[in-house]
Amino acid sequence: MSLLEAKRYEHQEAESRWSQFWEEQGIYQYDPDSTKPLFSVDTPPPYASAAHLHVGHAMSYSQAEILVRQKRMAGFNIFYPMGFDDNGLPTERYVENKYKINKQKITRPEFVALCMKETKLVTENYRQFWRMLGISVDWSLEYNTIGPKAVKVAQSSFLDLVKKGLARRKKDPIMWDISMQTALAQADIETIERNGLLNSVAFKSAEDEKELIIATTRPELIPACVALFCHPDDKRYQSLLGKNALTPIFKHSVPILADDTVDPEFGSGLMMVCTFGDPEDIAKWKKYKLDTRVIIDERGMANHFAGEFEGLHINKLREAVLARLKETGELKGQTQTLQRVSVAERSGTPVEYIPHLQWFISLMDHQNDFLNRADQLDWYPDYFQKRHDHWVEGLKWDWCISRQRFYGVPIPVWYCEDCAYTHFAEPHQLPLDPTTTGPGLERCPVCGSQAFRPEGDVFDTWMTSSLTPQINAGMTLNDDYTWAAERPGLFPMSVRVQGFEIIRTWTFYTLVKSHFHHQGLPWKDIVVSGWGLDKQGQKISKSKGNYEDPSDIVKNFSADALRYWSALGTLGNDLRYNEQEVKSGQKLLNKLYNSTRFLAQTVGDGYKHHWDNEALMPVDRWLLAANAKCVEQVTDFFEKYDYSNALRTVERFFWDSYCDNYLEMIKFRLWENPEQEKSYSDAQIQAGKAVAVEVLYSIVKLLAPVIPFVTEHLYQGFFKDQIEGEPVSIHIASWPKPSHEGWNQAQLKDGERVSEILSLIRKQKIEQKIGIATKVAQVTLNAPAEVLGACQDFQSEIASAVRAMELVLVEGPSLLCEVKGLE
RNA sequence: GGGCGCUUAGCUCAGCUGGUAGAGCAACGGCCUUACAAGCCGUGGGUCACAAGUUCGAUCCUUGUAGCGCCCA
Repeated sequence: MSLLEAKRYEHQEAESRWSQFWEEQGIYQYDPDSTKPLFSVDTPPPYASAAHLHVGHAMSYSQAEILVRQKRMAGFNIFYPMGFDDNGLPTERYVENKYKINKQKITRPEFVALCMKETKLVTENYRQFWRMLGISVDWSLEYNTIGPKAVKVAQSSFLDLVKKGLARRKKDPIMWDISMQTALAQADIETIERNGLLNSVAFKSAEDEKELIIATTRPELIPACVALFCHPDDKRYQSLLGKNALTPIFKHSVPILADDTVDPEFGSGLMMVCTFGDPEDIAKWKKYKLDTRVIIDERGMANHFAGEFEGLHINKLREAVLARLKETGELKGQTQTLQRVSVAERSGTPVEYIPHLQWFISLMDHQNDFLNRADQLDWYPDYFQKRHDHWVEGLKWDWCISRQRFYGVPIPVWYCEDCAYTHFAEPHQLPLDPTTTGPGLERCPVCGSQAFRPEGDVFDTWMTSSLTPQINAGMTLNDDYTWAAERPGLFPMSVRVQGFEIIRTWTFYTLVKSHFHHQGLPWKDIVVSGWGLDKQGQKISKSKGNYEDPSDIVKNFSADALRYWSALGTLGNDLRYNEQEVKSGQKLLNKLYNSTRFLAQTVGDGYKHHWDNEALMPVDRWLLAANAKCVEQVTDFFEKYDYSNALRTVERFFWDSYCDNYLEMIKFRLWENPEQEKSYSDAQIQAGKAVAVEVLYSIVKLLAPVIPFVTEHLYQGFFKDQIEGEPVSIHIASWPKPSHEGWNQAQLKDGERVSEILSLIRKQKIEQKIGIATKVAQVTLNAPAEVLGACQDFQSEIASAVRAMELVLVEGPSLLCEVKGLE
């Protein structure tokens, strides 16, 4: 009783009490020996760079967690880990920004130490956040992507792919970030729009000095020009095909060629191909085996090809070339144009294309396989499969997995200094860092050299995070290149939960890995959530400053209320933050608290959870029927991962049917004093109490996944003691089962009719300016026969609910009601 | 330019394998009633973005248009 003493639900005290209780009791622990069916969850390991936690994070993690809680109660053995993605570019970028440093001015060990330090701080921040929200992960399953286990899995994956011929090192023009000085993958790129200048520049025919005008937004690439192209049908340039042109300023000779990808409508119809301005250039360079004139280095500095401009940064180079073109009269015009520029997602720097020796995983020959895998997966909501498929169809590059960075998983490879031999680590040696561990070879097996050079690059962060199912299952590669699992049966996992913005990365790469390594899916289902937006519907971001601190919301309104708001969003859709909804959630908590408190006071402590079927009144049968229907609907919604409609359904049932109608109708029965004159038998009183408790307990359980704190509070304060053998926490209690025993559609219908009758009588009282709680002498109800029957069954309940001394029922053609006051 | 999603009451959102629309909040009116005034009872409020088509009938299906968001050129 002590938990229900306060007049209102005190969320702050309750939430800290129960989160501590859950940890002490270990109720979220995964049980490897359980006989229950397994439900395993692949949860997004957040980046250590996401230091600013806002309601969007609260929303997406809550939505996923609600589903897990329901499965736990539904009898599944839950495997629900949390990880942190703390290696790779996102962390490095975060540390660089925070400490205003760059790769050049710090040693590798110093930099890694800083990353480790920040990672610790940020992960601790997250842990507190999840605890505050009541996220029911098993913390003993925590992993991080820079930890030895994850490194071992990532390196195993690499060796396996090399063995299968799917990963290899090749020199190719790649996407390069000159600010972070590393290679990038297609998924690391985003497109921005900006205003730029389209410059008309005069080349000259090598033969007759005739001017050939081309339009370019990148005049700085003129020294890198290796050909001019026109469309094969373009009459203007037919005579020039196979001849040469001279570039402006630099005056080097380039061939004039034709290709049907050239748009004759764009500019003059002549196109400059450079090494390399964009993927189109690379394609033509490969197709026509063009000359190579790469003019910038990895830092973006111009080299000898730029002649007099050598040593300039690419941005200065553009200005200098334009200035010189003006001087020489070779700049023929400039127009404003809207440019679409590929930039590195992490740094915002425009991507440059530089030939470089990198490690790649083959994607381009396997697109159909990936599409088939995606089709075998169950997507919730289903339309997100299309996003994945479009990404796969639009792939242009193999996956570049090497990064010229410090803080990441090392590539377990050494190279012979004197020949082309590459030495790979053996699976049993993993995890290892080749820069601190030798290859264990006396001599190069090819040339006999004793000099080896370790690979200094690290893996792309997705190389590791694409393996979260394997990390969770504890999978490693045997020396015979078969996979072994520490937790057999865990792979494939039951469900992946994540946001839609990482479909092209996390979803896609994980599918790729699972397909290549295990020829199967990494999970059965994928559940994709939307974004939490600010009040105005804007994406929440640090720079806009439009975020609410979730801990303030939790302090003011409770974690349950914040989760309630999260659960109102439908799966996959964005959801605006709305404080009114949070307040509504808080009201629901209080209403639950009060109704439980009411029962605790009314039915007493020593109640035994039992009723005699014979003693059930029609009103009780109606409530049981309505409850069974509610349980069935809510359970169905959860089966479809539709927590939102599940919540709405229980809430309406609780508020309207249970509180406002049922409790109002049975109050007088519950209050009957056995010593006084009785209008109900003891068995009927007992039945009323039992049904009231049974159904509220069911409601509380149905709501437990959404609002875990208050439901635990009510469980501990009341429901647990009503039934023998209930478990230590509501969150491992059994999910309510729809029971059809003793009810039917007719009972449901009767209850609905009676609810309408109640409304009618209340309306009549208000029209006659009689207070809703004022006792009246008589209510006369005219009703058609089919309604009248229900009213007869509920006669005394209706009378007491509308505070009438007498309810007179008269058969009539239509519904009419007359109220006679006292005196 | 292509793809996906969205557009329903003042606000936030449900509803749709087709039968003339729902909730919460807000507004308005009433009630301190033996769980709860953070409550209860009631009232108003919508050409379901727009236009065509299919149909006996369209918020729902088809096509097109507009606006917003995201992804890809």
